Amino acid sequence: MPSTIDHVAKRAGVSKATVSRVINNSKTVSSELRMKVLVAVEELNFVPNPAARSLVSKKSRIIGVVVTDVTNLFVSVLVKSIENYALNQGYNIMIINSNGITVREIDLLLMLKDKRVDGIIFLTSHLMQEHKLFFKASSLPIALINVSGGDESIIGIRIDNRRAAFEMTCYFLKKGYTRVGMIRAPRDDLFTGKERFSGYRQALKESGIAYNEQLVTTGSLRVEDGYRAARALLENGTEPEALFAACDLMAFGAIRAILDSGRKVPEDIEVAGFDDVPMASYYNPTLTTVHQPIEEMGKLAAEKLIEIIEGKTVDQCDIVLPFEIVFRESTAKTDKY
Amino acid sequence: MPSTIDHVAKRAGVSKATVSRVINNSKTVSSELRMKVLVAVEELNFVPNPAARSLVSKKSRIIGVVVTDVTNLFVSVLVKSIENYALNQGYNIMIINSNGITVREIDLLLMLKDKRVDGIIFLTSHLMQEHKLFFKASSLPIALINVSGGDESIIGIRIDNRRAAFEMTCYFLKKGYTRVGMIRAPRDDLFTGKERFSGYRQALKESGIAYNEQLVTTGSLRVEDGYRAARALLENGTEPEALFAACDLMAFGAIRAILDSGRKVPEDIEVAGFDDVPMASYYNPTLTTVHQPIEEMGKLAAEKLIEIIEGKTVDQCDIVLPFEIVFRESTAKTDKY
DNA sequence: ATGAAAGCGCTAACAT
DNA sequence: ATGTTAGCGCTTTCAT
Repeated sequence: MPSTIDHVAKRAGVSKATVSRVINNSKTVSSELRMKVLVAVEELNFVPNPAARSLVSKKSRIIGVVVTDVTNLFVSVLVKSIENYALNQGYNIMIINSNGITVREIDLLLMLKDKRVDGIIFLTSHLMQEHKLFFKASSLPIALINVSGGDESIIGIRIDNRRAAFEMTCYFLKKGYTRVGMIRAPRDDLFTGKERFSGYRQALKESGIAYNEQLVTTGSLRVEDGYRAARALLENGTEPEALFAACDLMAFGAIRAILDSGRKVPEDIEVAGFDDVPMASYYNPTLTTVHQPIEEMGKLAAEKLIEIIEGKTVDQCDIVLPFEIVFRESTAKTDKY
Repeated sequence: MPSTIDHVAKRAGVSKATVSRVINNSKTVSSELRMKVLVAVEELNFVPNPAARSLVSKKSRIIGVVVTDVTNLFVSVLVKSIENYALNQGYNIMIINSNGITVREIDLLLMLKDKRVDGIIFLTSHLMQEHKLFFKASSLPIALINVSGGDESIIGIRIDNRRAAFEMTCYFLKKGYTRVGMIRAPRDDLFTGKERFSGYRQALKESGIAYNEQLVTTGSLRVEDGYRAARALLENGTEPEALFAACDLMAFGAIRAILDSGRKVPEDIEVAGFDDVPMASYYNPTLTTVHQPIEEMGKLAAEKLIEIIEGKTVDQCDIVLPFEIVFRESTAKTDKY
């Protein structure tokens, strides 16, 4: 059995309160007693019981993290960054996968609240009324990644997805392509996915190219979804000259599908992704993509959330980070950038 | 403020003890009072405070999970599987990345113990004396993935790494190759990595081919390490005919390096990996690799660990799961398997 | 079957 | 500066 504060107090010949003061550095204790306590703590190998602490402090020092799917590289890089920062601040992380299903997301958010986490970092691609209701009702510190909270009290960390998709699409259009396809996120993805799609459409519009829904398919962000989506596009006779996938994993899947169809990338079809996961520069061909500062996003979310948890005033809530388009082999048909 | 058991008791007109009995189904309560309690619980939106529960029960219902690096696909698939099973059993998981550094691993294990987790799932590639000391001293339920615990009380989930590496290497040797290289795990990887390397050497030995250390390099399991390692091999003049990487990510990196050197895979050099991460069948070329039942491993680790936590007697502690070699394009130079 | 009460390990008023 | 004490919210004897 682990030793308790009582054991320490007894051993050091002081009261529990003094021990508490020493281990929390909460009030000045004479250096004589402090030493005695420290020695006793050492000898008994004392570590305060977090449950007892939580019970009185009403803080768990646990941050809940709800993500879509850790097996997505974007997500795991993000999670690692969050974990790293949080741990340094003395917080632990409780991770849950939602698979992006709204009802499940709500369930998980509620569950985390019931577990009395101090705050929640929530990676999602869309915000429904239900989410917002939860935020309001729970009054828990929340940091959103990829979407904007709207509310002033909610942290939002993201890039300008619309702009990024716009620029990526423009790149293809400037090359003179008229059949630029897109593998977009599911239709219920009402923020990130919608924004990216909207950037794509805007680019077409500004270039005076008619939107052709035959050139657009949907995938649930996994590599196999990209594969399926691309195959559908390849078989419907529209012969896209370029394909823009809403995330890198789908781009990898799409390239695989294109290769399997006997076509080449980028010679026959150029492909671009979104995220710039570590694998993007090691795939064959290396992938042109929108670089998101993933680690920075994770760190920032954790940092701001902890500030709120600890009652500091957070200057900026809705943070839009810069992105960058990284050109690699998958779009290197005619020109090197 | 969340309501407490006292509020519920007052509202239902019963004692706290009765409320406790109802919400825990611990003792029979007359259906009349039970209803009253349930109604009050509902009306007050009561959820028991986990800290208070932990304090008396000495159980946190939290499982600590120490992994090398979530951004490795093998790891994230594993983590997802663990999380999924644990959540269904009412356990939450606390994940930490060790980066495979022994001293850090020990620190993290100790930290989790201090957090009073109910048990630990530990993914590591080697077991040092320090680890074993911790296991013994902590007397915490432990499940090891990828290594064998040795001890009877410790769960070990893995495949026969040595045999798998042996078979993979034999495949190359049977093709008549004499210069089969290996990108092995770091030398301080004293179990998984050592076993895989040892399988490689055994295969050479049984085929009567001299071991050539010029054909072997080391990498820390990340894609960039595979890249670097392969480049080193390509530049030292040994001209390997085939390359066997200790994990899929390094195989991807190696392929990239081979391509960058102007050679082709599998035409000039065949490449095989280890793990069979989801990406393996979508890379270009698709990757021949040792298929590990990753999800099964995660589920099993969680399942067995929870059994131990809950005091059930676990029949089998050291579980060796079957593997399978999956042949794909990266080794399809001369024959299709 | 139900309730009263003790206590889990800690913090924070309040005394001294 | 230090100690005493009253909880935090729950489970669990022990009575009834």
